[in-house]
Amino acid sequence: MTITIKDVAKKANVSIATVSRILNNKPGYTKETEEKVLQVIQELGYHPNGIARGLISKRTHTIGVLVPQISSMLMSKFIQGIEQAAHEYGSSVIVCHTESKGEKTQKYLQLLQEKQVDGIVFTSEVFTQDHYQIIKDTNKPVVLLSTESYDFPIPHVKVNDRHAAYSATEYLIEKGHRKIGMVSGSRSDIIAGQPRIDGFIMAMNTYQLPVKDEWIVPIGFNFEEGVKGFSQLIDQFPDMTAVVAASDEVALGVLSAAYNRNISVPKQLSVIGYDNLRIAEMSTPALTTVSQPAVEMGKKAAELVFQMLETNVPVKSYIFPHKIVERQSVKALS
Amino acid sequence: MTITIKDVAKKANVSIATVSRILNNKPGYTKETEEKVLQVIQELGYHPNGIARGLISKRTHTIGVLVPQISSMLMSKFIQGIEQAAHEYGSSVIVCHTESKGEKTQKYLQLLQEKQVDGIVFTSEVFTQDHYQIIKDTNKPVVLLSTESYDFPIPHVKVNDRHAAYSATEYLIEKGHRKIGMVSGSRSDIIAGQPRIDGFIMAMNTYQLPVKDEWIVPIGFNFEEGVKGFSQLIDQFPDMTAVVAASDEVALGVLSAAYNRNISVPKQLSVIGYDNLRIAEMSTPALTTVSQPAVEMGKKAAELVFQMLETNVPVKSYIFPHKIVERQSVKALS
DNA sequence: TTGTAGGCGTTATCAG
DNA sequence: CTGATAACGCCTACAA
Repeated sequence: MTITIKDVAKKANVSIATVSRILNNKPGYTKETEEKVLQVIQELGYHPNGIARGLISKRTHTIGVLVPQISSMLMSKFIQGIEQAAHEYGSSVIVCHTESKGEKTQKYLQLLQEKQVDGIVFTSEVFTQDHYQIIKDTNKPVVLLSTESYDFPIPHVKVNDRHAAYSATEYLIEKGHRKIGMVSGSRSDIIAGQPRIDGFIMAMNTYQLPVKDEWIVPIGFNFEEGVKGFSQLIDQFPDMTAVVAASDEVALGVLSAAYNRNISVPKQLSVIGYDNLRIAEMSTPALTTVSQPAVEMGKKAAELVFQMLETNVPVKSYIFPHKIVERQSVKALS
Repeated sequence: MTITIKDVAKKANVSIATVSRILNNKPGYTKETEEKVLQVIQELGYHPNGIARGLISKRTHTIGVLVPQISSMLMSKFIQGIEQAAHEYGSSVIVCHTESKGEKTQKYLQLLQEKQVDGIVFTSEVFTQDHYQIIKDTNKPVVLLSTESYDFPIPHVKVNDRHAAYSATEYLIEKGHRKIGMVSGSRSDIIAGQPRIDGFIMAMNTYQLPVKDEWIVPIGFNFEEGVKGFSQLIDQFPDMTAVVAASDEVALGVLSAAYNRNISVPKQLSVIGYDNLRIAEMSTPALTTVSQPAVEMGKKAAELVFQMLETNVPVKSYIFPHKIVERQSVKALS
């Protein structure tokens, strides 16, 4: 029922080879035949079949993206950047929701192979031996986004988490804060958990400020964990004047918990977030935070995939700069 | 270089037909040969080529989703639901960011056809004649999500916007409010703009409450527009005690603008949102809002696509119920 | 139970 | 400039 290149050829009284040439404007036909064929294509409403093309060209013009959490605002930004780059390179993106389940991730990597995607962007999770096993023999480019691998030679794009957390803490210190707590990701999270804690501690040490274990609550990255984490933190550290949150969501949780305890931000407590998501500008008070250029990062990651695809040589990893975005949730201490 | 069914066949000393049968467990082989083949598949690390399969089966196990705004939190929820359903049906989803550009939308519809997707979910934009033109001769299922078409026979899934806005307004009225304003989407937005305004007015009329044109500011759905809209509204309607916002983002804009004018919510002003996004629970004060079950809606939309695919008969549209979620941004008036 | 051969819609390589 | 024809990797009658 679908109309193919053959139908066009027949109706135009030419061979399918000629039609194909015209479609891909390879040299070898008269202006005259071209017009005839083009017209027939119009009349018939013919459209080339990408699948058939892919079978030969071995290019599907499709890349896959693996994200742990599709509706996280950080992920949406990554995806947006990736989609944008893909579009510029004439490709589409398949999104896969792994839910941080290793098993599901494996299945998806598998699936993407079978779907013959041209490349993969792997986001925000630790890249395991198992994963590597799947992608290594196929020569398709893979790029890590907001994560990195110490074991395998896979390029990544991210910000320097330790450094960024250091900057956030330093900012608070420069504003005159001395008693600073942290609500952070889990210590076992080797990508975004421990490194940010390290950055925090490092800054405190540099400025010869005390840090106690109970002043750091490693609990997670989302709102609810921010609420819970702050409650715990403030009980253990009542005279704290500022807190660095491991993500904007956590920071909002802190804001909310503080509000419910009648602690006024920023008057009595300063809060700094991490990510600079849209919610950071939308909160009251607006959130001071360390900005991670998520859209650009996503874009870059996809661009690296396409570069590897075209040049067929490994590319370098890319570290994006972070910066502090000042809004209203931090107050200078006199 | 890629290893194919042929390689497997050769190494296992069977024909490719047999390998194929085993791969698709069609009847017709011994336990014995099966084991042999399976083992060779293991050894060789063979994986079937989905593209080649698709060429024959005419099924790509891929659906396309068109969204106007990839990083909108509402869209992420839609996408999440769609991805979930797709996964359950053994399919993947390609996301296309149309930016509300008709032209880009056309190109994407085109592209999805060429990629031979099994179906399409079209989200939150008005579906035009031009769009219909592209998808009509191909028999691929299309479902509209959070939009609908009065001109073409395409199933949709959404909530009843007018009714939902009516409910939101009625809720405020029941809480004792009489002077109610609205920050809404544009009147020319026939899907989510005018209908919600209609619902608002209808509720006011039902309860014989006055409404003036200046008490409705039709401006848009995002945060910035909420900020701007509220400023305009409060100037025109200073003794207003409550506002219904056309979206949660707008509501947050209202909250923020009110905060900056030292208007305390909910003490001096009540605010009700629309959508029940994650930000609604994360704001301070937490937002009372009318809930739209976005994830389920996305899921349903995709399910309809798959149903049409399997049964090959048109399905019915689906209207989801909305409900008021009470939190802290509305106060009862004595 | 198994193998052979034709075809899915294109592109690419030859001759003509 | 143009047209057969062989791939691409797989599935599926039809034979054996």
